[in-house]
Amino acid sequence: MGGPRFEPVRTVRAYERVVEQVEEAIESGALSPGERLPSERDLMVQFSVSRSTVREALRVLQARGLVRSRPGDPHGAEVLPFTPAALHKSMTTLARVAELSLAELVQFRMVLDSSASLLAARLRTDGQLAEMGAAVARMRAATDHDAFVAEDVSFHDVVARASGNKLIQICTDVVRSIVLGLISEKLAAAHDRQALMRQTIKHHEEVLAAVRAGDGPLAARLTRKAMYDYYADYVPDGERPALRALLE
Amino acid sequence: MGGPRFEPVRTVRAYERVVEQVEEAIESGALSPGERLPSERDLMVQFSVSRSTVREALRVLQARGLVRSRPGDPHGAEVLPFTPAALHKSMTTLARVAELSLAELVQFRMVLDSSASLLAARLRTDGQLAEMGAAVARMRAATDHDAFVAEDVSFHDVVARASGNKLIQICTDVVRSIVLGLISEKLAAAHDRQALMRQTIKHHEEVLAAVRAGDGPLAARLTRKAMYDYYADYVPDGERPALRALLE
DNA sequence: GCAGCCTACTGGTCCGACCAGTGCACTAGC
DNA sequence: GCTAGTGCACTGGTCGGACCAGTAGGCTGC
Repeated sequence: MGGPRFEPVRTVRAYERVVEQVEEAIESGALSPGERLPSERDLMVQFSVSRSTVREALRVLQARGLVRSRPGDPHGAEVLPFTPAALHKSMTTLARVAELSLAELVQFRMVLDSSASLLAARLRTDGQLAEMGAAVARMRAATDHDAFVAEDVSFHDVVARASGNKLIQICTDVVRSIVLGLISEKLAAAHDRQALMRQTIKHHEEVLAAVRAGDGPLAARLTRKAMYDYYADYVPDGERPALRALLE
Repeated sequence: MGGPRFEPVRTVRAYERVVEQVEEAIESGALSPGERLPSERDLMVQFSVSRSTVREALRVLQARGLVRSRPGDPHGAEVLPFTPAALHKSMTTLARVAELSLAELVQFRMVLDSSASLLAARLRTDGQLAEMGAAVARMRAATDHDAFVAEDVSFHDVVARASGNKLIQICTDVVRSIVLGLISEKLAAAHDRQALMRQTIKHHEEVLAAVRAGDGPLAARLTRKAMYDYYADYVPDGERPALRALLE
């Protein structure tokens, strides 16, 4: 005690410094979506590093979904508007590497979508209500299974939007596409598909009615129930109790 | 019609092919955490690409949190066990670029943590119950504010773990750290900190009692209430109704 | 048998080069 | 005068080679 406390020196790679600076410029708004970065050859002068270093930095920024570069483009890399693509990628990786079960994913959807319904029941605008009704109508009119699923998705999307919470909206979207990617083939091959579709439409109409009536808790409960009925068949028996724990 | 239908050729960069192959090997389990990739010079032979290309691919894999490389390490890049670091990074970026408000983040926490409490009330083991009790005890004994927050976090962490859902556990962790990062300085400067800490301990005791009693809905409601009381002061007036919509 | 050095190899960075693709300015034709 | 076509300057993608600092494990000398 008493002497100066030395901290371990963290060696920072050159490309990381480049990433940091560009990232900061984008996140702070100094660079807006649609704007262009200088060319790689310009950047190597500005940062006084080699082109390899610049390129490695750009690869990282690209992997994070912040920029995109096309060969031959004379304007340099383009700053992208935000998309949940990076979030989607890392969550998909998570699902595989952390060995997330279908039950866990469905359970997560039950939590998120029911919360979205709860909030939507209080906060939805009349226009969003009309959009939900239109989506259900298109579900009823859908002839093939793909179109039906697409309209199903669009219904849930409107509800998530109506919740007023962008994070809920994005996460429902990401998790939903992961779940659908896992079992889309099983869904398409489901026996008695007509009955399933009829039941799904009925569930959606009930949720819509609850949202229209402003009954959030009911809308949330119906959403959980609908999701359980829709996915339970694909979840192993032993993991279904965990899903039912959300139904009470 | 009638002629062969040609599809647009998607040009795939060489480094992307390398990323795909390594990623597949890791996610399929052919490469386990702790194992090493061949050296960059070996990889450039195996993939028959240049070292620059190999390095760009490794940068992407590193950005995704799948591997790590240290200069001078004679064993090559290391395959990492899964960490939510990449998810954390992309969600932090999301929070800044998509301009997520504190209210949205807190609302999301209310949704996730209350669901964790709900599930924990049914699925917790006795050991986890004891851990929760110990965390609350350490909160009561904490002398400085940092330690108090740390124990608070560990309580919520046990609850999330007890929910049995890894996705809930990871997301609560990620969102919590983002929220705390946003307002940690405000929390530390809060006036009447003693009263706040006492109230927080009381809230946690109530949640713990509900979890112990197996009353999921009560535990969930108490969790939402506790979180609202803790964070509402830092949320702008106009956005508080959206939070209260979850309290009913 | 052990402590300490040595070396072979690693990743990080730089340089220079070539290629295919792109957009723009310029030009030839109307 | 205006448009359609062409060439060019520059882009990003990839390659090869080079040098450096750092590491680990084998080797040497004690």
